[in-house]
Amino acid sequence: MPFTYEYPRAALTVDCVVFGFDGEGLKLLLIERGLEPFKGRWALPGGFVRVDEELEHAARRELHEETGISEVVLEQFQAFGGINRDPRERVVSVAYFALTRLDDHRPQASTDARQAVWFNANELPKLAFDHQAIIQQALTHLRSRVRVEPIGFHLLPPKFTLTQLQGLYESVLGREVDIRNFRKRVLAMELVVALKKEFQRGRQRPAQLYRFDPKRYEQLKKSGFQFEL
Amino acid sequence: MPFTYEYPRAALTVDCVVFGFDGEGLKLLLIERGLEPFKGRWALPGGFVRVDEELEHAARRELHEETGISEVVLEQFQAFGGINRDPRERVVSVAYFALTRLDDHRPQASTDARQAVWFNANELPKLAFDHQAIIQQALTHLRSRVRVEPIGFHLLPPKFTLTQLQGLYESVLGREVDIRNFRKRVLAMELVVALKKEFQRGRQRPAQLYRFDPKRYEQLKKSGFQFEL
DNA sequence: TTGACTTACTGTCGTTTTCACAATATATAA
DNA sequence: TTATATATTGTGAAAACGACAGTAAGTCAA
Repeated sequence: MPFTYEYPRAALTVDCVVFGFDGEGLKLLLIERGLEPFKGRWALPGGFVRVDEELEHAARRELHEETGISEVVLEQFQAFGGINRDPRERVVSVAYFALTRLDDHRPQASTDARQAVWFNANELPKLAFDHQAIIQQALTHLRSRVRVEPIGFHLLPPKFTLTQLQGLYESVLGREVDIRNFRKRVLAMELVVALKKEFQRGRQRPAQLYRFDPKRYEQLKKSGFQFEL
Repeated sequence: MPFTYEYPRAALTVDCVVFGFDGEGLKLLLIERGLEPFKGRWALPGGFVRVDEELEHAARRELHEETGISEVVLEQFQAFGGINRDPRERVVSVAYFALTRLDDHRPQASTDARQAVWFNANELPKLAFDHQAIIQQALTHLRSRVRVEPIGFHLLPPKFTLTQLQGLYESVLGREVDIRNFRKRVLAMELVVALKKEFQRGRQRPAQLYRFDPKRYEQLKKSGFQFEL
Protein backbone atom coordinates (compact mmCIF):
# COMPACT_ATOMS: atom_id res chain seq x y z
CA MET A 1 0.00 0.00 0.00
CA PRO A 2 2.59 2.56 -0.99
CA PHE A 3 0.41 5.48 -2.12
CA THR A 4 -0.04 7.98 0.62
CA TYR A 5 -1.45 11.49 0.60
CA GLU A 6 -1.76 14.31 3.07
CA TYR A 7 -5.52 14.47 2.61
CA PRO A 8 -8.02 11.74 1.76
CA ARG A 9 -8.87 11.47 -1.92
CA ALA A 10 -11.89 10.45 -3.89
CA ALA A 11 -11.53 7.62 -6.33
CA LEU A 12 -12.10 8.45 -9.99
CA THR A 13 -14.12 6.33 -12.39
CA VAL A 14 -15.71 6.56 -15.81
CA ASP A 15 -19.09 5.17 -16.84
CA CYS A 16 -20.44 4.65 -20.33
CA VAL A 17 -24.04 4.92 -21.41
CA VAL A 18 -24.01 2.93 -24.63
CA PHE A 19 -26.91 3.54 -27.00
CA GLY A 20 -27.96 1.30 -29.84
CA PHE A 21 -30.88 1.16 -32.21
CA ASP A 22 -32.43 -1.95 -33.74
CA GLY A 23 -35.12 -0.44 -35.94
CA GLU A 24 -37.66 -0.89 -33.17
CA GLY A 25 -36.49 1.29 -30.36
CA LEU A 26 -33.57 2.74 -28.50
CA LYS A 27 -31.42 0.21 -26.69
CA LEU A 28 -28.97 0.43 -23.84
CA LEU A 29 -26.06 -1.85 -23.11
CA LEU A 30 -25.76 -2.96 -19.49
CA ILE A 31 -23.50 -5.40 -17.73
CA GLU A 32 -24.26 -7.71 -14.87
CA ARG A 33 -21.77 -6.98 -12.14
CA GLY A 34 -19.52 -9.87 -11.22
CA LEU A 35 -18.05 -8.25 -8.13
CA GLU A 36 -19.21 -6.50 -5.01
CA PRO A 37 -20.69 -4.04 -4.42
CA PHE A 38 -23.98 -4.71 -6.17
CA LYS A 39 -22.76 -8.10 -7.33
CA GLY A 40 -25.33 -9.56 -9.70
CA ARG A 41 -27.02 -6.22 -10.27
CA TRP A 42 -27.16 -4.55 -13.68
CA ALA A 43 -24.93 -1.54 -14.18
CA LEU A 44 -23.28 0.70 -16.73
CA PRO A 45 -19.98 -0.46 -18.12
CA GLY A 46 -17.19 1.53 -16.51
CA GLY A 47 -14.47 1.44 -13.94
CA PHE A 48 -11.50 3.12 -12.36
CA VAL A 49 -9.33 5.60 -14.21
CA ARG A 50 -5.64 4.86 -13.96
CA VAL A 51 -3.54 7.67 -12.64
CA ASP A 52 -1.65 8.06 -15.91
CA GLU A 53 -4.59 7.52 -18.21
CA GLU A 54 -6.71 10.02 -20.13
CA LEU A 55 -10.38 9.98 -19.17
CA GLU A 56 -11.60 9.06 -22.61
CA HIS A 57 -9.02 6.32 -22.84
CA ALA A 58 -10.27 4.86 -19.60
CA ALA A 59 -13.81 4.92 -20.93
CA ARG A 60 -12.78 3.09 -24.09
CA ARG A 61 -10.70 0.59 -22.18
CA GLU A 62 -13.42 -0.28 -19.70
CA LEU A 63 -15.97 -0.50 -22.45
CA HIS A 64 -13.78 -2.88 -24.35
CA GLU A 65 -12.91 -4.98 -21.33
CA GLU A 66 -16.46 -5.35 -20.16
CA THR A 67 -18.39 -5.58 -23.41
CA GLY A 68 -15.93 -6.21 -26.24
CA ILE A 69 -16.96 -2.98 -27.95
CA SER A 70 -14.31 -0.77 -29.49
CA GLU A 71 -14.10 2.07 -31.98
CA VAL A 72 -17.22 3.75 -30.86
CA VAL A 73 -18.31 7.37 -30.85
CA LEU A 74 -17.83 8.68 -27.31
CA GLU A 75 -18.81 12.00 -25.86
CA GLN A 76 -18.32 13.13 -22.27
CA PHE A 77 -21.48 14.60 -20.86
CA GLN A 78 -21.30 15.04 -17.11
CA ALA A 79 -19.41 14.27 -13.93
CA PHE A 80 -21.32 12.68 -11.07
CA GLY A 81 -19.96 13.36 -7.64
CA GLY A 82 -22.66 12.70 -5.06
CA ILE A 83 -21.05 11.91 -1.75
CA ASN A 84 -22.73 8.57 -1.17
CA ARG A 85 -23.16 7.35 -4.69
CA ASP A 86 -20.80 4.47 -4.00
CA PRO A 87 -21.21 2.56 -0.72
CA ARG A 88 -17.49 1.84 -0.43
CA GLU A 89 -16.12 5.33 -0.38
CA ARG A 90 -16.21 8.62 -2.21
CA VAL A 91 -16.14 7.99 -5.93
CA VAL A 92 -16.49 10.63 -8.60
CA SER A 93 -17.46 9.36 -12.01
CA VAL A 94 -17.10 11.06 -15.35
CA ALA A 95 -19.89 9.84 -17.59
CA TYR A 96 -19.71 9.33 -21.33
CA PHE A 97 -22.31 8.42 -23.81
CA ALA A 98 -21.54 6.15 -26.71
CA LEU A 99 -23.39 5.70 -29.97
CA THR A 100 -22.97 2.42 -31.76
CA ARG A 101 -24.50 0.34 -34.50
CA LEU A 102 -26.32 -2.34 -32.62
CA ASP A 103 -25.48 -5.29 -34.81
CA ASP A 104 -21.78 -4.49 -35.04
CA HIS A 105 -21.76 -5.48 -31.41
CA ARG A 106 -23.17 -8.78 -30.41
CA PRO A 107 -21.77 -8.30 -26.95
CA GLN A 108 -19.79 -10.92 -25.10
CA ALA A 109 -19.14 -11.65 -21.45
CA SER A 110 -15.77 -10.78 -19.94
CA THR A 111 -13.50 -10.00 -17.03
CA ASP A 112 -15.37 -8.07 -14.39
CA ALA A 113 -18.78 -8.58 -15.91
CA ARG A 114 -20.74 -11.78 -16.06
CA GLN A 115 -22.51 -10.69 -19.20
CA ALA A 116 -23.37 -7.67 -21.29
CA VAL A 117 -26.90 -7.38 -22.64
CA TRP A 118 -28.91 -4.88 -24.67
CA PHE A 119 -32.03 -3.61 -22.92
CA ASN A 120 -34.85 -1.50 -24.26
CA ALA A 121 -34.15 2.02 -23.08
CA ASN A 122 -37.59 2.27 -21.55
CA GLU A 123 -37.63 -1.13 -19.86
CA LEU A 124 -34.57 -1.03 -17.68
CA PRO A 125 -33.96 -3.32 -14.72
CA LYS A 126 -33.02 -2.07 -11.29
CA LEU A 127 -29.55 -0.60 -11.49
CA ALA A 128 -26.48 -0.35 -9.30
CA PHE A 129 -25.19 2.90 -7.79
CA ASP A 130 -26.79 6.05 -9.21
CA HIS A 131 -26.74 4.62 -12.70
CA GLN A 132 -30.43 5.21 -13.14
CA ALA A 133 -29.83 8.94 -12.75
CA ILE A 134 -26.82 8.87 -15.04
CA ILE A 135 -28.88 7.22 -17.76
CA GLN A 136 -31.62 9.77 -17.29
CA GLN A 137 -29.15 12.56 -17.87
CA ALA A 138 -27.65 10.77 -20.85
CA LEU A 139 -31.07 10.49 -22.45
CA THR A 140 -31.76 14.16 -21.94
CA HIS A 141 -28.40 14.98 -23.37
CA LEU A 142 -28.85 12.71 -26.36
CA ARG A 143 -32.25 14.15 -27.12
CA SER A 144 -30.96 17.68 -27.23
CA ARG A 145 -27.78 16.81 -29.14
CA VAL A 146 -29.46 14.68 -31.77
CA ARG A 147 -31.51 17.59 -33.01
CA VAL A 148 -28.62 19.96 -33.61
CA GLU A 149 -25.77 17.63 -34.58
CA PRO A 150 -25.93 14.80 -37.06
CA ILE A 151 -24.91 12.21 -34.49
CA GLY A 152 -27.92 9.97 -34.94
CA PHE A 153 -26.29 8.44 -37.98
CA HIS A 154 -23.81 6.67 -35.72
CA LEU A 155 -26.67 4.54 -34.50
CA LEU A 156 -27.58 3.32 -37.97
CA PRO A 157 -25.77 0.99 -40.33
CA PRO A 158 -23.61 2.74 -42.94
CA LYS A 159 -26.35 2.23 -45.50
CA PHE A 160 -29.82 2.98 -44.30
CA THR A 161 -33.25 3.88 -45.57
CA LEU A 162 -35.03 7.10 -44.74
CA THR A 163 -37.65 5.06 -42.95
CA GLN A 164 -34.98 3.72 -40.62
CA LEU A 165 -33.68 7.22 -40.02
CA GLN A 166 -37.17 8.41 -39.25
CA GLY A 167 -37.75 5.51 -36.87
CA LEU A 168 -34.56 6.43 -35.06
CA TYR A 169 -35.62 10.02 -34.59
CA GLU A 170 -39.03 8.95 -33.41
CA SER A 171 -37.44 6.63 -30.85
CA VAL A 172 -34.99 9.16 -29.55
CA LEU A 173 -37.38 12.08 -29.44
CA GLY A 174 -40.26 9.96 -28.21
CA ARG A 175 -42.86 11.27 -30.62
CA GLU A 176 -44.14 10.60 -34.10
CA VAL A 177 -42.91 12.56 -37.05
CA ASP A 178 -44.74 13.27 -40.30
CA ILE A 179 -43.16 11.11 -42.99
CA ARG A 180 -43.44 13.62 -45.83
CA ASN A 181 -42.14 16.60 -43.91
CA PHE A 182 -39.35 14.55 -42.38
CA ARG A 183 -38.14 13.36 -45.76
CA LYS A 184 -38.35 16.84 -47.20
CA ARG A 185 -36.22 18.25 -44.42
CA VAL A 186 -33.62 15.49 -44.52
CA LEU A 187 -33.21 15.67 -48.28
CA ALA A 188 -33.16 19.47 -48.26
CA MET A 189 -30.05 19.43 -46.02
CA GLU A 190 -28.19 17.37 -48.60
CA LEU A 191 -26.30 15.51 -45.89
CA VAL A 192 -27.34 12.09 -47.08
CA VAL A 193 -26.70 10.75 -50.56
CA ALA A 194 -28.78 8.13 -52.31
CA LEU A 195 -26.76 5.07 -53.28
CA LYS A 196 -27.35 4.37 -56.94
CA LYS A 197 -29.01 1.07 -57.57
CA GLU A 198 -28.82 0.04 -53.92
CA PHE A 199 -32.04 -0.90 -52.27
CA GLN A 200 -33.21 -2.67 -49.21
CA ARG A 201 -35.53 -5.46 -50.26
CA GLY A 202 -38.29 -7.07 -48.32
CA ARG A 203 -41.74 -8.29 -49.09
CA GLN A 204 -42.65 -4.82 -50.31
CA ARG A 205 -41.48 -2.10 -52.60
CA PRO A 206 -37.68 -1.86 -52.25
CA ALA A 207 -36.44 1.13 -50.30
CA GLN A 208 -33.68 3.42 -51.51
CA LEU A 209 -30.52 3.17 -49.41
CA TYR A 210 -28.65 6.28 -48.36
CA ARG A 211 -25.42 7.05 -46.61
CA PHE A 212 -24.42 10.01 -44.46
CA ASP A 213 -21.86 12.32 -46.05
CA PRO A 214 -19.47 13.61 -43.36
CA LYS A 215 -17.38 15.66 -45.80
CA ARG A 216 -20.43 17.46 -47.00
CA TYR A 217 -21.31 18.17 -43.39
CA GLU A 218 -17.91 19.72 -42.70
CA GLN A 219 -18.29 21.90 -45.79
CA LEU A 220 -21.72 23.09 -44.79
CA LYS A 221 -20.66 23.73 -41.21
CA LYS A 222 -17.85 25.98 -42.36
CA SER A 223 -20.30 28.08 -44.32
CA GLY A 224 -22.44 28.63 -41.23
CA PHE A 225 -24.93 25.85 -41.78
CA GLN A 226 -26.72 24.63 -38.68
CA PHE A 227 -28.00 21.05 -38.60
CA GLU A 228 -31.54 20.81 -37.35
CA LEU A 229 -34.20 18.12 -37.30
CA MET B 1 0.22 11.41 6.20
CA PRO B 2 -2.39 8.91 7.17
CA PHE B 3 -4.24 8.48 3.86
CA THR B 4 -2.97 5.49 1.99
CA TYR B 5 -4.38 3.66 -1.01
CA GLU B 6 -3.54 0.53 -2.92
CA TYR B 7 -3.23 2.45 -6.20
CA PRO B 8 -2.16 6.03 -6.87
CA ARG B 9 -5.00 8.51 -7.15
CA ALA B 10 -5.59 11.68 -9.09
CA ALA B 11 -6.42 14.80 -7.14
CA LEU B 12 -9.82 16.33 -7.75
CA THR B 13 -10.47 20.03 -8.22
CA VAL B 14 -13.18 22.36 -9.42
CA ASP B 15 -12.73 25.47 -11.54
CA CYS B 16 -15.20 28.25 -12.16
CA VAL B 17 -15.52 30.33 -15.29
CA VAL B 18 -17.33 33.39 -14.01
CA PHE B 19 -19.06 35.52 -16.61
CA GLY B 20 -20.22 39.06 -16.18
CA PHE B 21 -21.58 41.76 -18.45
CA ASP B 22 -21.09 45.51 -18.09
CA GLY B 23 -23.16 46.77 -21.01
CA GLU B 24 -20.09 46.88 -23.20
CA GLY B 25 -18.95 43.31 -23.51
CA LEU B 26 -18.65 39.97 -21.85
CA LYS B 27 -16.31 39.86 -18.85
CA LEU B 28 -14.47 37.10 -17.07
CA LEU B 29 -13.34 37.02 -13.49
CA LEU B 30 -9.78 35.82 -12.95
CA ILE B 31 -7.56 35.62 -9.93
CA GLU B 32 -3.87 36.18 -9.63
CA ARG B 33 -2.38 33.09 -8.08
CA GLY B 34 -0.67 33.63 -4.75
CA LEU B 35 0.92 30.20 -4.57
CA GLU B 36 2.98 27.88 -6.73
CA PRO B 37 2.62 26.52 -9.29
CA PHE B 38 2.06 29.44 -11.62
CA LYS B 39 2.45 31.90 -8.75
CA GLY B 40 1.65 35.39 -10.05
CA ARG B 41 -0.07 34.05 -13.14
CA TRP B 42 -3.78 34.65 -13.83
CA ALA B 43 -6.08 31.69 -13.39
CA LEU B 44 -9.66 30.61 -12.89
CA PRO B 45 -10.95 30.60 -9.34
CA GLY B 46 -11.07 27.03 -8.10
CA GLY B 47 -9.39 24.48 -5.92
CA PHE B 48 -9.43 21.09 -4.33
CA VAL B 49 -12.62 19.21 -3.58
CA ARG B 50 -12.81 17.87 -0.07
CA VAL B 51 -13.45 14.20 0.20
CA ASP B 52 -16.81 14.67 1.88
CA GLU B 53 -17.92 17.63 -0.18
CA GLU B 54 -20.33 17.82 -3.12
CA LEU B 55 -18.75 19.08 -6.32
CA GLU B 56 -21.00 22.08 -6.60
CA HIS B 57 -20.42 22.95 -2.99
CA ALA B 58 -16.70 22.93 -3.58
CA ALA B 59 -17.16 25.24 -6.56
CA ARG B 60 -19.19 27.69 -4.47
CA ARG B 61 -16.79 27.52 -1.57
CA GLU B 62 -13.71 28.17 -3.67
CA LEU B 63 -15.44 30.94 -5.53
CA HIS B 64 -16.37 32.60 -2.30
CA GLU B 65 -12.95 32.14 -0.73
CA GLU B 66 -11.07 33.49 -3.70
CA THR B 67 -13.34 36.23 -4.96
CA GLY B 68 -15.95 36.98 -2.31
CA ILE B 69 -18.74 36.01 -4.69
CA SER B 70 -21.64 33.96 -3.41
CA GLU B 71 -25.18 33.08 -4.46
CA VAL B 72 -24.40 32.79 -8.08
CA VAL B 73 -25.90 30.69 -10.85
CA LEU B 74 -23.60 27.72 -11.36
CA GLU B 75 -23.73 25.04 -13.99
CA GLN B 76 -21.33 22.16 -14.43
CA PHE B 77 -20.21 21.86 -18.02
CA GLN B 78 -17.23 19.55 -18.40
CA ALA B 79 -14.50 17.59 -16.64
CA PHE B 80 -10.92 18.19 -17.73
CA GLY B 81 -8.56 15.31 -17.17
CA GLY B 82 -5.51 15.77 -19.38
CA ILE B 83 -2.62 13.89 -17.85
CA ASN B 84 -0.20 16.80 -17.66
CA ARG B 85 -2.55 19.67 -17.12
CA ASP B 86 -1.06 20.25 -13.68
CA PRO B 87 2.73 20.15 -13.34
CA ARG B 88 2.60 18.77 -9.80
CA GLU B 89 0.70 15.58 -10.38
CA ARG B 90 -2.41 14.19 -12.00
CA VAL B 91 -5.31 16.50 -11.31
CA VAL B 92 -8.79 16.13 -12.74
CA SER B 93 -10.91 19.22 -12.64
CA VAL B 94 -14.66 19.54 -12.92
CA ALA B 95 -15.43 22.88 -14.53
CA TYR B 96 -18.42 25.07 -13.80
CA PHE B 97 -19.60 28.22 -15.38
CA ALA B 98 -21.14 30.98 -13.33
CA LEU B 99 -23.34 33.85 -14.41
CA THR B 100 -23.37 36.93 -12.26
CA ARG B 101 -24.39 40.55 -12.33
CA LEU B 102 -21.14 42.38 -12.70
CA ASP B 103 -21.77 45.23 -10.33
CA ASP B 104 -23.08 43.04 -7.53
CA HIS B 105 -19.52 41.89 -7.29
CA ARG B 106 -16.80 44.40 -6.90
CA PRO B 107 -14.36 41.62 -6.24
CA GLN B 108 -11.93 41.60 -3.37
CA ALA B 109 -8.62 39.93 -2.73
CA SER B 110 -8.43 36.96 -0.41
CA THR B 111 -6.77 33.84 0.93
CA ASP B 112 -5.05 32.00 -1.88
CA ALA B 113 -5.44 34.74 -4.43
CA ARG B 114 -3.65 38.05 -4.48
CA GLN B 115 -6.50 39.69 -6.32
CA ALA B 116 -9.55 39.01 -8.39
CA VAL B 117 -10.14 41.14 -11.48
CA TRP B 118 -12.67 41.35 -14.30
CA PHE B 119 -11.16 40.98 -17.78
CA ASN B 120 -12.72 41.46 -21.15
CA ALA B 121 -13.54 38.00 -22.39
CA ASN B 122 -11.66 38.63 -25.61
CA GLU B 123 -8.60 40.24 -24.09
CA LEU B 124 -7.39 37.65 -21.65
CA PRO B 125 -3.89 37.49 -20.21
CA LYS B 126 -1.74 34.40 -20.32
CA LEU B 127 -3.30 31.82 -18.05
CA ALA B 128 -2.17 29.07 -15.71
CA PHE B 129 -2.69 25.36 -16.37
CA ASP B 130 -5.08 24.57 -19.24
CA HIS B 131 -7.40 27.35 -18.16
CA GLN B 132 -7.33 28.89 -21.62
CA ALA B 133 -8.90 25.71 -23.00
CA ILE B 134 -11.42 25.51 -20.19
CA ILE B 135 -12.55 29.05 -20.92
CA GLN B 136 -12.82 28.26 -24.59
CA GLN B 137 -15.15 25.39 -23.82
CA ALA B 138 -17.12 27.49 -21.37
CA LEU B 139 -17.70 30.11 -24.04
CA THR B 140 -18.89 27.52 -26.53
CA HIS B 141 -21.16 26.09 -23.91
CA LEU B 142 -22.54 29.48 -22.91
CA ARG B 143 -23.22 30.41 -26.51
CA SER B 144 -25.25 27.31 -27.13
CA ARG B 145 -27.09 27.44 -23.81
CA VAL B 146 -28.00 31.09 -23.97
CA ARG B 147 -30.04 30.57 -27.09
CA VAL B 148 -32.27 27.84 -25.71
CA GLU B 149 -32.53 28.70 -22.02
CA PRO B 150 -33.26 32.10 -20.54
CA ILE B 151 -30.01 32.17 -18.59
CA GLY B 152 -28.73 35.41 -20.05
CA PHE B 153 -30.90 37.34 -17.63
CA HIS B 154 -28.62 36.32 -14.79
CA LEU B 155 -25.97 38.55 -16.31
CA LEU B 156 -28.18 41.63 -16.22
CA PRO B 157 -29.44 43.71 -13.32
CA PRO B 158 -32.94 42.79 -12.12
CA LYS B 159 -34.33 45.75 -14.04
CA PHE B 160 -32.98 46.18 -17.52
CA THR B 161 -33.82 47.75 -20.84
CA LEU B 162 -34.32 45.81 -24.03
CA THR B 163 -31.29 47.56 -25.43
CA GLN B 164 -29.17 46.10 -22.63
CA LEU B 165 -30.59 42.67 -23.28
CA GLN B 166 -29.82 43.00 -26.95
CA GLY B 167 -26.28 44.14 -26.22
CA LEU B 168 -25.81 41.10 -24.04
CA TYR B 169 -26.91 38.74 -26.76
CA GLU B 170 -24.72 40.48 -29.27
CA SER B 171 -21.73 40.12 -26.95
CA VAL B 172 -22.33 36.49 -26.18
CA LEU B 173 -23.17 35.42 -29.70
CA GLY B 174 -20.53 37.64 -31.24
CA ARG B 175 -22.69 39.13 -33.95
CA GLU B 176 -25.09 41.99 -34.47
CA VAL B 177 -28.81 41.52 -34.16
CA ASP B 178 -31.54 43.52 -35.85
CA ILE B 179 -33.11 45.72 -33.22
CA ARG B 180 -36.69 45.48 -34.47
CA ASN B 181 -36.75 41.75 -34.96
CA PHE B 182 -35.01 41.17 -31.63
CA ARG B 183 -37.55 43.22 -29.72
CA LYS B 184 -40.43 41.54 -31.49
CA ARG B 185 -39.14 38.11 -30.57
CA VAL B 186 -38.44 38.97 -26.95
CA LEU B 187 -41.81 40.57 -26.41
CA ALA B 188 -43.64 37.78 -28.23
CA MET B 189 -42.32 35.25 -25.70
CA GLU B 190 -43.88 37.20 -22.86
CA LEU B 191 -41.05 36.31 -20.51
CA VAL B 192 -40.24 39.88 -19.64
CA VAL B 193 -42.68 42.32 -18.17
CA ALA B 194 -42.52 46.08 -18.55
CA LEU B 195 -42.27 47.89 -15.23
CA LYS B 196 -44.94 50.54 -15.15
CA LYS B 197 -43.54 54.03 -14.93
CA GLU B 198 -40.00 52.80 -14.50
CA PHE B 199 -37.51 54.10 -16.96
CA GLN B 200 -33.80 54.37 -17.33
CA ARG B 201 -32.92 57.98 -17.88
CA GLY B 202 -29.95 59.49 -19.63
CA ARG B 203 -29.39 62.37 -21.94
CA GLN B 204 -31.88 60.84 -24.38
CA ARG B 205 -35.35 59.45 -24.55
CA PRO B 206 -35.90 57.34 -21.40
CA ALA B 207 -35.91 53.60 -21.92
CA GLN B 208 -38.59 51.31 -20.54
CA LEU B 209 -37.30 48.98 -17.83
CA TYR B 210 -38.27 45.32 -17.82
CA ARG B 211 -37.78 42.39 -15.52
CA PHE B 212 -37.56 38.70 -16.28
CA ASP B 213 -40.54 36.66 -15.07
CA PRO B 214 -39.33 33.24 -13.84
CA LYS B 215 -42.81 32.06 -12.85
CA ARG B 216 -44.12 32.78 -16.30
CA TYR B 217 -41.20 30.81 -17.69
CA GLU B 218 -42.04 27.77 -15.54
CA GLN B 219 -45.65 27.95 -16.72
CA LEU B 220 -44.70 28.15 -20.36
CA LYS B 221 -42.16 25.36 -20.04
CA LYS B 222 -44.79 23.03 -18.64
CA SER B 223 -46.98 23.62 -21.65
CA GLY B 224 -44.20 22.64 -24.01
CA PHE B 225 -42.84 26.09 -24.75
CA GLN B 226 -39.25 26.21 -25.93
CA PHE B 227 -37.19 29.33 -25.29
CA GLU B 228 -35.29 30.50 -28.34
CA LEU B 229 -33.43 33.64 -29.29
C1' DT C 1 -51.44 -15.12 -63.54
C1' DT C 2 -53.66 -12.55 -60.55
C1' DG C 3 -55.00 -10.29 -56.67
C1' DA C 4 -53.98 -9.15 -51.96
C1' DC C 5 -50.70 -7.20 -49.10
C1' DT C 6 -46.96 -4.46 -47.38
C1' DT C 7 -44.17 -0.67 -47.22
C1' DA C 8 -42.00 3.22 -50.18
C1' DC C 9 -42.60 7.27 -52.10
C1' DT C 10 -44.28 11.89 -53.53
C1' DG C 11 -46.82 17.21 -53.92
C1' DT C 12 -49.97 21.03 -52.82
C1' DC C 13 -51.68 24.70 -50.52
C1' DG C 14 -52.78 27.63 -46.80
C1' DT C 15 -50.49 29.49 -42.64
C1' DT C 16 -46.80 31.05 -40.06
C1' DT C 17 -42.38 32.66 -39.49
C1' DT C 18 -38.53 35.08 -40.90
C1' DC C 19 -36.04 38.74 -42.50
C1' DA C 20 -34.75 43.09 -44.42
C1' DC C 21 -35.42 47.63 -43.86
C1' DA C 22 -36.03 53.50 -41.83
C1' DA C 23 -38.80 56.97 -39.92
C1' DT C 24 -40.63 59.08 -35.72
C1' DA C 25 -40.58 59.95 -30.54
C1' DT C 26 -38.80 61.75 -26.29
C1' DA C 27 -35.72 62.98 -23.38
C1' DT C 28 -31.18 65.96 -22.17
C1' DA C 29 -27.74 69.54 -23.05
C1' DA C 30 -25.99 73.52 -24.99
C1' DT D 1 -34.83 76.81 -29.31
C1' DT D 2 -32.11 73.63 -31.33
C1' DA D 3 -28.88 69.87 -31.58
C1' DT D 4 -28.06 65.42 -30.15
C1' DA D 5 -28.62 60.90 -28.52
C1' DT D 6 -31.01 56.90 -27.97
C1' DA D 7 -35.80 54.48 -27.81
C1' DT D 8 -39.40 52.88 -30.14
C1' DT D 9 -42.39 51.11 -33.73
C1' DG D 10 -44.58 48.46 -38.67
C1' DT D 11 -44.79 46.58 -43.31
C1' DG D 12 -44.29 43.65 -47.04
C1' DA D 13 -41.96 40.04 -49.54
C1' DA D 14 -39.92 35.55 -49.22
C1' DA D 15 -39.15 31.37 -47.08
C1' DA D 16 -40.28 27.72 -44.05
C1' DC D 17 -43.60 24.98 -41.89
C1' DG D 18 -47.15 21.80 -41.35
C1' DA D 19 -51.33 19.33 -42.38
C1' DC D 20 -52.85 16.17 -45.35
C1' DA D 21 -53.74 11.07 -48.89
C1' DG D 22 -53.15 8.77 -52.92
C1' DT D 23 -49.99 6.09 -56.12
C1' DA D 24 -45.88 2.89 -56.82
C1' DA D 25 -43.29 -1.26 -56.64
C1' DG D 26 -42.17 -5.08 -54.94
C1' DT D 27 -43.54 -10.08 -52.50
C1' DC D 28 -46.50 -13.83 -51.53
C1' DA D 29 -50.04 -17.09 -51.83
C1' DA D 30 -53.91 -18.96 -54.13
